[in-house]
Amino acid sequence: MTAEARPAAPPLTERQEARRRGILRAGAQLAGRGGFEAVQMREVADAAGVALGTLYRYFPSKVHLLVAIMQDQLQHLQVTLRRRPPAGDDAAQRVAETLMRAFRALQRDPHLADAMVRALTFADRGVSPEVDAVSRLTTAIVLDAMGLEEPTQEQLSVVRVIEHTWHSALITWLSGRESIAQVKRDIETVCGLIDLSADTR
Amino acid sequence: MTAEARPAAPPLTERQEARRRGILRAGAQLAGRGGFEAVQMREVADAAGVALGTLYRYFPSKVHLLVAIMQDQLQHLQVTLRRRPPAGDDAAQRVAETLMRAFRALQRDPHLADAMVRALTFADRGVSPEVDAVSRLTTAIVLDAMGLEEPTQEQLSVVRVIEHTWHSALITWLSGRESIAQVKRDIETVCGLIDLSADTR
DNA sequence: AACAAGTCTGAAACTTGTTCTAGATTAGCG
DNA sequence: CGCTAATCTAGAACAAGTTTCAGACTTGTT
Repeated sequence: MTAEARPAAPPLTERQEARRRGILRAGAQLAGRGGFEAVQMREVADAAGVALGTLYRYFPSKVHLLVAIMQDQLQHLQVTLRRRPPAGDDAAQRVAETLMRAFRALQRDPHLADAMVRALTFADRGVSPEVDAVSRLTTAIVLDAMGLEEPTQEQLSVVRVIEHTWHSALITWLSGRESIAQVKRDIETVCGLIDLSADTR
Repeated sequence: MTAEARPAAPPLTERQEARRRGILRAGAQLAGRGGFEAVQMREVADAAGVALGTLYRYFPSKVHLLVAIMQDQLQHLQVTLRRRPPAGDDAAQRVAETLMRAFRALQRDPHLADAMVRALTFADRGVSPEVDAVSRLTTAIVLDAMGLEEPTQEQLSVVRVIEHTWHSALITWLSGRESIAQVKRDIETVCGLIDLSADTR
Protein backbone atom coordinates (compact mmCIF):
# COMPACT_ATOMS: atom_id res chain seq x y z
CA MET A 1 0.00 0.00 0.00
CA THR A 2 2.96 2.33 0.56
CA ALA A 3 5.32 3.36 -2.23
CA GLU A 4 8.76 1.98 -2.80
CA ALA A 5 12.02 3.84 -3.03
CA ARG A 6 13.14 5.09 -6.43
CA PRO A 7 16.31 3.20 -7.45
CA ALA A 8 17.23 5.31 -10.48
CA ALA A 9 14.88 4.42 -13.33
CA PRO A 10 16.53 2.15 -15.88
CA PRO A 11 16.68 3.68 -19.38
CA LEU A 12 13.72 2.75 -21.56
CA THR A 13 14.08 1.06 -24.92
CA GLU A 14 12.57 2.76 -27.94
CA ARG A 15 9.44 0.61 -27.88
CA GLN A 16 9.04 1.29 -24.21
CA GLU A 17 9.36 5.00 -24.77
CA ALA A 18 6.70 4.72 -27.47
CA ARG A 19 4.43 2.78 -25.13
CA ARG A 20 4.86 5.39 -22.47
CA ARG A 21 3.95 8.18 -24.87
CA GLY A 22 0.96 6.19 -26.09
CA ILE A 23 -0.30 5.78 -22.57
CA LEU A 24 0.11 9.48 -21.84
CA ARG A 25 -1.72 10.34 -25.04
CA ALA A 26 -4.55 7.93 -24.33
CA GLY A 27 -4.87 9.21 -20.81
CA ALA A 28 -4.96 12.84 -21.89
CA GLN A 29 -7.55 12.05 -24.53
CA LEU A 30 -9.84 10.28 -22.08
CA ALA A 31 -9.35 13.10 -19.59
CA GLY A 32 -10.41 15.47 -22.37
CA ARG A 33 -13.88 14.07 -22.17
CA GLY A 34 -15.22 13.64 -18.64
CA GLY A 35 -12.22 14.77 -16.59
CA PHE A 36 -10.82 12.81 -13.65
CA GLU A 37 -13.56 10.20 -13.49
CA ALA A 38 -13.49 9.53 -17.21
CA VAL A 39 -9.90 8.36 -16.98
CA GLN A 40 -10.53 4.69 -16.28
CA MET A 41 -7.49 2.54 -16.12
CA ARG A 42 -8.98 -0.28 -18.20
CA GLU A 43 -9.96 2.18 -20.91
CA VAL A 44 -6.57 3.85 -20.87
CA ALA A 45 -4.90 0.47 -21.27
CA ASP A 46 -7.27 -0.41 -24.11
CA ALA A 47 -6.84 2.88 -25.92
CA ALA A 48 -3.08 2.65 -25.58
CA GLY A 49 -3.12 -0.94 -26.85
CA VAL A 50 -1.46 -2.26 -23.74
CA ALA A 51 -2.39 -4.74 -21.03
CA LEU A 52 -3.68 -3.45 -17.72
CA GLY A 53 -0.70 -4.91 -15.90
CA THR A 54 1.65 -3.07 -18.25
CA LEU A 55 -0.12 0.21 -17.65
CA TYR A 56 0.45 -0.30 -13.94
CA ARG A 57 4.09 -1.10 -14.55
CA TYR A 58 4.54 2.27 -16.24
CA PHE A 59 2.34 4.26 -13.88
CA PRO A 60 1.75 2.69 -10.50
CA SER A 61 -1.58 4.44 -10.00
CA LYS A 62 -4.15 6.59 -11.74
CA VAL A 63 -2.84 9.60 -9.87
CA HIS A 64 0.71 8.87 -11.00
CA LEU A 65 -0.53 8.75 -14.56
CA LEU A 66 -2.38 12.03 -14.36
CA VAL A 67 0.48 13.79 -12.63
CA ALA A 68 2.78 12.57 -15.39
CA ILE A 69 0.35 13.98 -17.95
CA MET A 70 0.44 17.30 -16.14
CA GLN A 71 4.22 17.29 -16.17
CA ASP A 72 4.11 16.63 -19.88
CA GLN A 73 1.76 19.53 -20.52
CA LEU A 74 3.80 21.85 -18.34
CA GLN A 75 6.89 21.06 -20.35
CA HIS A 76 5.06 22.03 -23.51
CA LEU A 77 3.96 25.23 -21.83
CA GLN A 78 7.50 26.02 -20.82
CA VAL A 79 8.70 25.62 -24.39
CA THR A 80 5.92 27.87 -25.65
CA LEU A 81 6.71 30.47 -23.03
CA ARG A 82 10.36 30.51 -23.94
CA ARG A 83 9.44 31.03 -27.56
CA ARG A 84 7.22 33.98 -26.70
CA PRO A 85 8.07 35.24 -23.23
CA PRO A 86 5.64 37.49 -21.34
CA ALA A 87 6.15 41.14 -22.18
CA GLY A 88 5.13 43.07 -19.04
CA ASP A 89 7.22 45.87 -17.62
CA ASP A 90 7.65 44.59 -14.10
CA ALA A 91 7.93 41.12 -12.60
CA ALA A 92 4.41 41.09 -11.18
CA GLN A 93 2.88 41.83 -14.57
CA ARG A 94 4.94 39.18 -16.30
CA VAL A 95 4.04 36.51 -13.77
CA ALA A 96 0.36 37.42 -13.95
CA GLU A 97 0.46 37.30 -17.72
CA THR A 98 2.22 33.95 -17.65
CA LEU A 99 -0.33 32.44 -15.33
CA MET A 100 -3.23 33.90 -17.27
CA ARG A 101 -1.82 32.41 -20.43
CA ALA A 102 -1.64 29.03 -18.75
CA PHE A 103 -5.15 29.56 -17.45
CA ARG A 104 -6.47 30.27 -20.93
CA ALA A 105 -4.80 27.10 -22.17
CA LEU A 106 -6.57 25.15 -19.44
CA GLN A 107 -9.88 26.77 -20.32
CA ARG A 108 -9.58 25.29 -23.77
CA ASP A 109 -9.79 21.82 -22.24
CA PRO A 110 -11.43 22.14 -18.84
CA HIS A 111 -11.94 18.41 -18.50
CA LEU A 112 -8.26 17.72 -18.94
CA ALA A 113 -7.54 20.51 -16.48
CA ASP A 114 -9.93 18.90 -14.02
CA ALA A 115 -8.23 15.54 -14.25
CA MET A 116 -4.74 16.94 -13.86
CA VAL A 117 -5.38 19.42 -11.07
CA ARG A 118 -7.58 17.11 -9.02
CA ALA A 119 -4.95 14.40 -9.29
CA LEU A 120 -2.25 16.82 -8.26
CA THR A 121 -3.98 17.97 -5.09
CA PHE A 122 -5.36 14.56 -4.24
CA ALA A 123 -1.98 12.87 -4.47
CA ASP A 124 -0.79 11.34 -1.23
CA ARG A 125 2.75 10.83 0.04
CA GLY A 126 3.28 7.92 -2.34
CA VAL A 127 3.26 10.32 -5.27
CA SER A 128 5.36 13.01 -3.63
CA PRO A 129 8.40 12.71 -5.89
CA GLU A 130 6.27 13.09 -9.01
CA VAL A 131 4.22 15.93 -7.58
CA ASP A 132 7.44 17.56 -6.52
CA ALA A 133 8.74 17.40 -10.05
CA VAL A 134 5.63 19.21 -11.26
CA SER A 135 6.05 21.75 -8.50
CA ARG A 136 9.67 22.40 -9.44
CA LEU A 137 8.65 22.89 -13.05
CA THR A 138 5.99 25.38 -12.04
CA THR A 139 8.46 27.20 -9.84
CA ALA A 140 10.92 27.36 -12.70
CA ILE A 141 8.27 28.85 -14.97
CA VAL A 142 7.35 31.52 -12.42
CA LEU A 143 10.97 32.36 -11.68
CA ASP A 144 11.56 32.62 -15.43
CA ALA A 145 8.75 35.16 -15.65
CA MET A 146 10.19 37.09 -12.72
CA GLY A 147 13.60 37.06 -14.33
CA LEU A 148 15.26 35.70 -11.20
CA GLU A 149 18.25 33.43 -11.12
CA GLU A 150 19.02 33.29 -7.43
CA PRO A 151 15.89 34.02 -5.44
CA THR A 152 16.07 34.85 -1.76
CA GLN A 153 14.23 32.87 0.91
CA GLU A 154 11.63 35.57 0.94
CA GLN A 155 11.13 35.48 -2.79
CA LEU A 156 10.84 31.72 -2.70
CA SER A 157 8.06 32.01 -0.19
CA VAL A 158 6.29 34.49 -2.43
CA VAL A 159 6.60 32.06 -5.32
CA ARG A 160 5.21 29.28 -3.15
CA VAL A 161 2.25 31.43 -2.20
CA ILE A 162 1.66 32.22 -5.86
CA GLU A 163 1.66 28.53 -6.67
CA HIS A 164 -0.67 27.78 -3.80
CA THR A 165 -3.07 30.40 -5.06
CA TRP A 166 -2.75 29.14 -8.59
CA HIS A 167 -3.61 25.55 -7.71
CA SER A 168 -6.37 26.35 -5.31
CA ALA A 169 -7.95 28.96 -7.56
CA LEU A 170 -8.01 26.40 -10.34
CA ILE A 171 -9.74 23.95 -8.05
CA THR A 172 -12.44 26.41 -7.10
CA TRP A 173 -12.90 27.41 -10.73
CA LEU A 174 -13.15 23.76 -11.81
CA SER A 175 -15.76 23.01 -9.20
CA GLY A 176 -17.78 25.99 -10.34
CA ARG A 177 -17.43 28.00 -7.15
CA GLU A 178 -15.32 30.78 -8.59
CA SER A 179 -15.68 32.56 -11.93
CA ILE A 180 -13.00 33.09 -14.51
CA ALA A 181 -13.00 36.77 -13.61
CA GLN A 182 -12.43 35.97 -9.95
CA VAL A 183 -9.55 33.66 -10.78
CA LYS A 184 -8.02 36.46 -12.84
CA ARG A 185 -8.45 38.87 -9.98
CA ASP A 186 -6.94 36.41 -7.50
CA ILE A 187 -3.92 35.90 -9.71
CA GLU A 188 -3.41 39.63 -10.03
CA THR A 189 -3.91 40.08 -6.32
CA VAL A 190 -1.35 37.50 -5.32
CA CYS A 191 1.12 38.87 -7.82
CA GLY A 192 0.96 42.07 -5.80
CA LEU A 193 3.19 40.23 -3.34
CA ILE A 194 6.01 40.40 -5.84
CA ASP A 195 6.09 44.18 -5.73
CA LEU A 196 5.80 44.02 -1.98
CA SER A 197 8.82 41.78 -1.63
CA ALA A 198 10.72 43.97 -4.10
CA ASP A 199 10.04 47.04 -1.95
CA THR A 200 11.06 45.32 1.25
CA ARG A 201 14.20 43.95 -0.31
CA MET B 1 -24.03 9.70 -11.10
CA THR B 2 -24.71 13.44 -11.01
CA ALA B 3 -26.05 15.20 -7.95
CA GLU B 4 -29.63 16.28 -7.45
CA ALA B 5 -30.97 19.69 -6.58
CA ARG B 6 -31.33 20.64 -2.94
CA PRO B 7 -35.00 21.14 -2.07
CA ALA B 8 -34.66 22.65 1.37
CA ALA B 9 -33.67 19.90 3.82
CA PRO B 10 -36.59 18.75 5.96
CA PRO B 11 -36.01 19.28 9.70
CA LEU B 12 -34.49 16.25 11.41
CA THR B 13 -36.11 14.51 14.36
CA GLU B 14 -34.14 14.13 17.55
CA ARG B 15 -33.13 10.56 16.79
CA GLN B 16 -32.08 11.59 13.34
CA GLU B 17 -29.99 14.41 14.72
CA ALA B 18 -28.38 11.93 17.08
CA ARG B 19 -27.69 9.53 14.21
CA ARG B 20 -26.12 12.32 12.22
CA ARG B 21 -23.85 13.27 15.11
CA GLY B 22 -22.95 9.63 15.64
CA ILE B 23 -21.94 9.29 12.03
CA LEU B 24 -19.84 12.44 12.17
CA ARG B 25 -18.16 11.22 15.34
CA ALA B 26 -17.46 7.77 13.91
CA GLY B 27 -16.10 9.30 10.72
CA ALA B 28 -13.83 11.68 12.57
CA GLN B 29 -12.56 8.89 14.77
CA LEU B 30 -11.72 6.65 11.83
CA ALA B 31 -10.09 9.60 10.08
CA GLY B 32 -8.02 10.08 13.21
CA ARG B 33 -6.21 6.86 12.46
CA GLY B 34 -5.18 6.48 8.82
CA GLY B 35 -6.58 9.67 7.30
CA PHE B 36 -8.63 9.75 4.12
CA GLU B 37 -8.15 6.11 3.19
CA ALA B 38 -8.96 4.84 6.66
CA VAL B 39 -12.44 6.30 6.44
CA GLN B 40 -14.22 3.34 4.90
CA MET B 41 -17.92 3.72 4.50
CA ARG B 42 -18.74 0.22 5.76
CA GLU B 43 -16.66 0.81 8.87
CA VAL B 44 -18.19 4.23 9.47
CA ALA B 45 -21.65 2.69 9.24
CA ASP B 46 -20.64 -0.09 11.61
CA ALA B 47 -19.03 2.22 14.14
CA ALA B 48 -22.04 4.53 14.05
CA GLY B 49 -24.40 1.57 14.48
CA VAL B 50 -26.23 2.35 11.29
CA ALA B 51 -26.87 0.50 8.03
CA LEU B 52 -24.78 1.36 5.01
CA GLY B 53 -27.83 2.60 3.15
CA THR B 54 -28.66 4.93 6.02
CA LEU B 55 -25.17 6.35 6.03
CA TYR B 56 -25.61 7.12 2.35
CA ARG B 57 -28.96 8.72 3.02
CA TYR B 58 -27.33 11.15 5.44
CA PHE B 59 -24.18 11.72 3.43
CA PRO B 60 -24.43 10.91 -0.25
CA SER B 61 -20.72 10.20 -0.59
CA LYS B 62 -17.53 9.80 1.37
CA VAL B 63 -16.48 13.27 0.33
CA HIS B 64 -19.77 14.73 1.53
CA LEU B 65 -19.20 13.07 4.87
CA LEU B 66 -15.67 14.38 5.27
CA VAL B 67 -16.62 17.88 4.19
CA ALA B 68 -19.39 17.83 6.78
CA ILE B 69 -16.85 16.77 9.39
CA MET B 70 -14.68 19.69 8.37
CA GLN B 71 -17.60 22.06 8.71
CA ASP B 72 -18.25 20.69 12.16
CA GLN B 73 -14.65 21.22 13.23
CA LEU B 74 -14.59 24.71 11.80
CA GLN B 75 -17.64 25.62 13.81
CA HIS B 76 -15.88 24.49 16.96
CA LEU B 77 -12.87 26.54 15.96
CA GLN B 78 -15.02 29.59 15.44
CA VAL B 79 -16.51 29.27 18.90
CA THR B 80 -13.04 28.91 20.42
CA LEU B 81 -11.80 31.93 18.51
CA ARG B 82 -14.67 34.06 19.68
CA ARG B 83 -13.94 33.07 23.25
CA ARG B 84 -10.28 34.04 22.89
CA PRO B 85 -9.85 36.28 19.87
CA PRO B 86 -6.40 36.82 18.34
CA ALA B 87 -4.56 39.67 20.00
CA GLY B 88 -2.31 41.16 17.31
CA ASP B 89 -2.03 44.87 16.70
CA ASP B 90 -2.89 44.95 13.03
CA ALA B 91 -5.18 42.89 10.84
CA ALA B 92 -2.37 40.96 9.15
CA GLN B 93 -0.99 39.80 12.49
CA ARG B 94 -4.38 38.75 13.76
CA VAL B 95 -5.16 36.75 10.63
CA ALA B 96 -1.76 35.06 10.71
CA GLU B 97 -2.24 34.22 14.37
CA THR B 98 -5.69 32.83 13.70
CA LEU B 99 -4.49 30.60 10.90
CA MET B 100 -1.49 29.45 12.89
CA ARG B 101 -3.77 28.53 15.74
CA ALA B 102 -5.90 26.49 13.37
CA PHE B 103 -2.76 24.95 11.95
CA ARG B 104 -1.58 23.89 15.39
CA ALA B 105 -4.97 22.32 16.02
CA LEU B 106 -4.59 20.35 12.79
CA GLN B 107 -1.09 19.27 13.75
CA ARG B 108 -2.54 17.61 16.82
CA ASP B 109 -4.44 15.24 14.54
CA PRO B 110 -2.70 15.17 11.19
CA HIS B 111 -4.64 12.14 9.99
CA LEU B 112 -7.94 13.87 10.53
CA ALA B 113 -6.53 16.93 8.82
CA ASP B 114 -5.50 14.77 5.89
CA ALA B 115 -8.95 13.30 5.50
CA MET B 116 -10.72 16.64 5.70
CA VAL B 117 -8.44 18.68 3.50
CA ARG B 118 -8.02 16.03 0.83
CA ALA B 119 -11.78 15.63 0.67
CA LEU B 120 -12.25 19.36 0.43
CA THR B 121 -9.93 19.82 -2.53
CA PHE B 122 -10.95 16.60 -4.22
CA ALA B 123 -14.64 17.42 -4.10
CA ASP B 124 -16.26 17.75 -7.51
CA ARG B 125 -19.22 19.88 -8.57
CA GLY B 126 -21.68 17.54 -6.86
CA VAL B 127 -20.35 18.67 -3.49
CA SER B 128 -20.14 22.37 -4.33
CA PRO B 129 -22.86 23.56 -1.96
CA GLU B 130 -21.24 21.82 0.99
CA VAL B 131 -17.75 22.95 0.05
CA ASP B 132 -19.11 26.43 -0.35
CA ALA B 133 -20.51 26.34 3.15
CA VAL B 134 -17.06 25.46 4.47
CA SER B 135 -15.58 28.23 2.39
CA ARG B 136 -18.04 30.77 3.73
CA LEU B 137 -17.25 29.70 7.27
CA THR B 138 -13.55 30.10 6.64
CA THR B 139 -14.11 33.50 5.10
CA ALA B 140 -16.15 34.55 8.11
CA ILE B 141 -13.35 33.47 10.43
CA VAL B 142 -10.76 35.43 8.48
CA LEU B 143 -12.97 38.51 8.24
CA ASP B 144 -13.57 38.26 11.99
CA ALA B 145 -9.82 38.31 12.54
CA MET B 146 -9.47 41.30 10.23
CA GLY B 147 -12.25 43.09 12.04
CA LEU B 148 -14.14 43.80 8.84
CA GLU B 149 -17.88 44.01 8.50
CA GLU B 150 -18.27 45.20 4.94
CA PRO B 151 -15.23 44.22 2.93
CA THR B 152 -14.54 45.77 -0.46
CA GLN B 153 -14.16 43.70 -3.63
CA GLU B 154 -10.45 44.08 -3.29
CA GLN B 155 -10.42 42.88 0.28
CA LEU B 156 -12.55 39.91 -0.64
CA SER B 157 -10.01 38.94 -3.25
CA VAL B 158 -7.26 39.17 -0.66
CA VAL B 159 -9.26 36.92 1.63
CA ARG B 160 -9.77 34.44 -1.19
CA VAL B 161 -6.05 34.40 -1.88
CA ILE B 162 -5.39 33.81 1.79
CA GLU B 163 -7.78 30.87 1.79
CA HIS B 164 -6.23 29.48 -1.36
CA THR B 165 -2.82 29.64 0.25
CA TRP B 166 -4.17 28.14 3.43
CA HIS B 167 -5.68 25.10 1.72
CA SER B 168 -2.85 24.50 -0.67
CA ALA B 169 -0.17 24.94 1.97
CA LEU B 170 -1.97 22.37 4.11
CA ILE B 171 -1.99 19.97 1.20
CA THR B 172 1.72 20.30 0.62
CA TRP B 173 2.40 19.94 4.32
CA LEU B 174 0.21 16.83 4.55
CA SER B 175 1.94 15.20 1.62
CA GLY B 176 5.30 15.88 3.23
CA ARG B 177 6.56 18.30 0.59
CA GLU B 178 6.57 21.39 2.79
CA SER B 179 7.72 21.75 6.40
CA ILE B 180 5.77 23.27 9.25
CA ALA B 181 8.16 26.21 9.18
CA GLN B 182 7.51 26.78 5.50
CA VAL B 183 3.77 26.70 6.02
CA LYS B 184 4.18 29.29 8.75
CA ARG B 185 6.27 31.45 6.48
CA ASP B 186 3.75 31.11 3.65
CA ILE B 187 0.92 32.17 5.92
CA GLU B 188 2.86 35.19 7.10
CA THR B 189 3.83 36.04 3.55
CA VAL B 190 0.31 35.94 2.21
CA CYS B 191 -0.93 37.98 5.14
CA GLY B 192 1.34 40.71 3.85
CA LEU B 193 -1.34 41.29 1.24
CA ILE B 194 -3.61 42.64 3.93
CA ASP B 195 -1.30 45.55 4.65
CA LEU B 196 -0.89 46.08 0.94
CA SER B 197 -4.62 46.37 0.38
CA ALA B 198 -4.91 48.65 3.41
CA ASP B 199 -2.33 51.02 1.90
CA THR B 200 -3.99 51.08 -1.48
CA ARG B 201 -7.42 51.64 0.00
C1' DA C 1 -55.71 2.04 17.64
C1' DA C 2 -55.05 1.63 12.49
C1' DC C 3 -53.28 3.32 8.32
C1' DA C 4 -50.04 5.55 4.92
C1' DA C 5 -45.73 7.53 4.09
C1' DG C 6 -41.41 7.77 5.06
C1' DT C 7 -37.16 5.67 7.22
C1' DC C 8 -34.00 2.06 8.53
C1' DT C 9 -31.86 -2.58 8.11
C1' DG C 10 -29.30 -6.38 6.10
C1' DA C 11 -27.52 -8.19 2.34
C1' DA C 12 -26.40 -8.62 -2.33
C1' DA C 13 -24.90 -6.51 -6.55
C1' DC C 14 -22.32 -3.38 -9.32
C1' DT C 15 -18.23 -0.30 -10.52
C1' DT C 16 -13.65 0.88 -10.93
C1' DG C 17 -8.91 1.05 -8.96
C1' DT C 18 -5.48 -2.30 -7.94
C1' DT C 19 -3.14 -6.85 -7.50
C1' DC C 20 -1.96 -11.41 -8.92
C1' DT C 21 -0.87 -15.39 -11.96
C1' DA C 22 0.35 -18.37 -15.74
C1' DG C 23 1.95 -18.40 -19.99
C1' DA C 24 3.79 -15.88 -24.39
C1' DT C 25 7.15 -12.52 -26.11
C1' DT C 26 11.29 -9.83 -26.21
C1' DA C 27 15.97 -8.23 -25.15
C1' DG C 28 20.56 -8.87 -24.04
C1' DC C 29 24.37 -12.07 -24.17
C1' DG C 30 27.61 -15.73 -24.85
C1' DC D 1 21.73 -19.60 -32.60
C1' DG D 2 20.23 -20.81 -27.83
C1' DC D 3 19.71 -19.36 -23.02
C1' DT D 4 18.05 -16.48 -19.28
C1' DA D 5 15.95 -12.66 -17.25
C1' DA D 6 12.91 -9.22 -17.89
C1' DT D 7 8.74 -7.68 -19.94
C1' DC D 8 4.15 -8.13 -21.76
C1' DT D 9 -0.60 -10.21 -22.22
C1' DA D 10 -5.10 -11.93 -20.93
C1' DG D 11 -7.82 -12.63 -17.53
C1' DA D 12 -9.25 -13.64 -12.88
C1' DA D 13 -9.45 -11.92 -8.34
C1' DC D 14 -9.73 -8.55 -4.70
C1' DA D 15 -10.97 -3.94 -2.32
C1' DA D 16 -13.77 -0.19 -1.30
C1' DG D 17 -17.24 3.30 -2.90
C1' DT D 18 -21.89 3.21 -4.36
C1' DT D 19 -26.57 1.40 -5.59
C1' DT D 20 -30.45 -1.45 -5.02
C1' DC D 21 -34.13 -4.09 -2.87
C1' DA D 22 -37.29 -6.53 0.13
C1' DG D 23 -38.88 -6.42 4.43
C1' DA D 24 -39.10 -4.37 9.35
C1' DC D 25 -39.75 -0.25 11.98
C1' DT D 26 -41.28 4.86 13.07
C1' DT D 27 -43.90 8.71 12.68
C1' DG D 28 -47.72 11.52 11.93
C1' DT D 29 -52.64 11.49 11.09
C1' DT D 30 -57.18 10.50 11.81
